[in-house]
Amino acid sequence: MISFDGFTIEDGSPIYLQIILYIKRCIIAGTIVDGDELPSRRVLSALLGVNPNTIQKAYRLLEDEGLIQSHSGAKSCVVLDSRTLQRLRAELLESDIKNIISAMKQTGLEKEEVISLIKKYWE
Amino acid sequence: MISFDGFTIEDGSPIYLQIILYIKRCIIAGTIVDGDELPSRRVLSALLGVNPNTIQKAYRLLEDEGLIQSHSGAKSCVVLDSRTLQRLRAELLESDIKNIISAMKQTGLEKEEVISLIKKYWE
DNA sequence: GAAACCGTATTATATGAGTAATACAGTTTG
DNA sequence: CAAACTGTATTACTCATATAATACGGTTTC
Repeated sequence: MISFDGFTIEDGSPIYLQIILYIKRCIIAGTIVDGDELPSRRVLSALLGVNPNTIQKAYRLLEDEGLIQSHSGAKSCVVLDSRTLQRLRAELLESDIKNIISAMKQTGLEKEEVISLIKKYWE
Repeated sequence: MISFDGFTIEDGSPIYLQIILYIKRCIIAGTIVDGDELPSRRVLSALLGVNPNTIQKAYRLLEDEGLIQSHSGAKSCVVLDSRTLQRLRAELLESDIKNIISAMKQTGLEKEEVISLIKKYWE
């Protein structure tokens, strides 16, 4: 069963997107693997303190993307092959890295300053 | 007059917040300095293709934060001292860096991998 | 001084996000 | 088999974001 221990809802972006992003990052990290069971909509909504519809929206979009399968009655589970995993990895990492680079460039920082900041805050 | 040449509206976060962030980053970068004039609400709304009220909301919040001053009739302009600049710099950089670090950690990357990715994509 | 700007304010509307309360059919589990 | 779960669907409501169309008074500028 997939765990949501390291997950907390934050402001600034829709909850269903935060859930999707969390799951995708866990997939990339290898914390979530092919065949893993997801918590049911009701259980996860109670766990996170949000509405079941919000979970349903996240799961629905994950299913549209082919990352999970739902069987109407049984629990949903993760479906992964190596191509999907590679695509996910490229998508998320590139998008994250490009975002931070564009933000840092706009603030006038040089590559070396960014790297030293990352070293400083990584702990 | 402050330029919005390097600015394009993106999805994912409210437009008025994107405008605020852009101005703050220009202040940190030194592109915007004390006394600079802002484009009028109407002019900027036409330039960006958004509603004047959206610009007004961004400017209003910047004024609440003490970063700009408005004189009812005349154009708004930027008001900066060294303390404010230092505060802004710390706020934005820390927040950006911490975001990327938390995202990278969640995807299971090590510090060295992140640094090498940044070097790769910086061009 | 008048026209053309400026900031400010108001009211109305549309959309998306999130909540809330149900309902129904399929699957597990005892 | 029956109870307790599942996924799925529907309708209604609140709130924030963004748009739209004005209006009023102050400042520049010619």
